[in-house]
Amino acid sequence: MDAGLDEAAGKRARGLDRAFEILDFLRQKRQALKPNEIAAQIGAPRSSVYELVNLLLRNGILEFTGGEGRVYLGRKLYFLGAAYENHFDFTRECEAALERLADETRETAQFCMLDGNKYTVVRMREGARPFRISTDIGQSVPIPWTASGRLLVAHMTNEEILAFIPQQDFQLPSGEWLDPAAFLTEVRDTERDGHFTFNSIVDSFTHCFAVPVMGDAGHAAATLCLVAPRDDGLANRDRYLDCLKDAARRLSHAPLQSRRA
Amino acid sequence: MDAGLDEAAGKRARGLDRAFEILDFLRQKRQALKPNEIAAQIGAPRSSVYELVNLLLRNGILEFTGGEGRVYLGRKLYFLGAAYENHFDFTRECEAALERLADETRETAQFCMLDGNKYTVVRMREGARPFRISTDIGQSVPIPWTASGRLLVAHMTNEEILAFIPQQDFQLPSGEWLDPAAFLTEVRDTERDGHFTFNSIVDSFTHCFAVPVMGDAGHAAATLCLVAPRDDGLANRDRYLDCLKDAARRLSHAPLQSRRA
DNA sequence: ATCATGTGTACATTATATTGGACGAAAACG
DNA sequence: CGTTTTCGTCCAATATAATGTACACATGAT
Repeated sequence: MDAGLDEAAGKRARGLDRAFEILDFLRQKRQALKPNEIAAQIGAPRSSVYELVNLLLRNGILEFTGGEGRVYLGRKLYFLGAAYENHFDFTRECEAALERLADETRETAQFCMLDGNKYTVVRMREGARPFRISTDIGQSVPIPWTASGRLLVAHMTNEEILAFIPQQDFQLPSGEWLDPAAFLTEVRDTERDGHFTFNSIVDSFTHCFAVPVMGDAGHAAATLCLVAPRDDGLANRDRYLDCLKDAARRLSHAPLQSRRA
Repeated sequence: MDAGLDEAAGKRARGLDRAFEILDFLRQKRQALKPNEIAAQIGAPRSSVYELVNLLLRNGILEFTGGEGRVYLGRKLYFLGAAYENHFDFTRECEAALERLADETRETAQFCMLDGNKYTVVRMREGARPFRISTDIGQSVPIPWTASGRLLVAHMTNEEILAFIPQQDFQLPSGEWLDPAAFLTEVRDTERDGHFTFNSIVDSFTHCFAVPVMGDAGHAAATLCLVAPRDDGLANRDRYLDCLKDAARRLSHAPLQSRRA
């Protein structure tokens, strides 16, 4: 049911883990929930959740909102997040890069990172076309579903990758299963080429491009992506890739590093 | 030393509280620290801090950065903060309001909120003048030191206010003590007038203006402020106040409320 | 009315998280 | 070189946090 975090069940959960499970759950749901609902949906004891929620409320990590005793992420988290963003000051240059990409390609441009063992769109610039994008900002998406996913795990060994990505995530939205071996092959190719493009496996009408943005550790800390209609994407493949690599090169200089010594 | 959170000492601290103490401390310091340093500076047992830090690292709440095993706030916090910002979507209109204010007054405009029982500048727009501002974005400042502080606690009773603000915070940076009774009088006047202005008690050359931005609960959820050179501020007092109140009225409509039903 | 279901609170039990202190390695220092 | 300080890890003891269970009170369906 609850796809347990680590090992088997039957053990007591640690408060801290439970707490962040609650926070992540609220983030995923993107709406205020009653403690009772949270407990039911994450499969945690009600008494524990009530206790944790009260604790988090006292700390400003959660806030009452939406009435009926519903809670959602609190202001303190905003402050902490702002401090992170300020320290690893990627926002400004990131926006500039997306702006450029959108100008040059008229397609939807995204800046993506790993969130734990999921892929997530951190910032997005909508393209010129009125275009239904499959993933919203901040949503957690299984790594194998995305072009960027190939890049974001490319620094790991095959074994590490398989240990890192939940088995379940190889099941595509269509219900089909992606062969992990095939995925690994694509990762290795990607690593060699420095980019990955494919017809999206999440929808049936887009072509996705992804290139890495290098970080401190010498591997992809993030990616820049384009999402284009298939015919467009295929027609402009080379040019789009050039634009992306250019943007990524600029970004790889300053950002994602600490500003202070 | 560590101005303890609640009651007396001698008791065991709860992991969660300790954890958020660590996070807040890192935010305040605005730099990566070694677990050892954290433990020493917040006065917590080393073994506890090491355990907590490892736990937070595993959750992506903290990250290694700066080498030597130093840690700082992690990406997960950024994501959570972004979700908060997205939910209570004040950023856009807030920036617009600050922009307008800066245009109209050429002074430094700030958007401020409470962070727990401290005052903090959430967003700032520098004025035309090359002007040394006393408080940076995201820094926690004692409530009594600021004009906005009078507004942000105005919905409480006198007793609540005195219980809310740490005694220590009535000591000004100069070392002088502000009389709590005098502070309360100012708060009540402020509540009546709907604004507060004064010659800053943090520095000796600015005049500060603050007006409330009303939130869900019917009281000041935030403030808009101007920080001006004293002569300028006094000369333009009425006009500046009009600008502020105008901006605050616009802001009080939509923002700081949830976007969803 | 009766029952099922959702909601918040209170409390005893026990598994365990927090803690102090011990240990060794490495770095700073004289 | 010794000596002192900083640093990270390990471990047993016990204070306590997480949990199951029971209770109180709605609400709405039958």
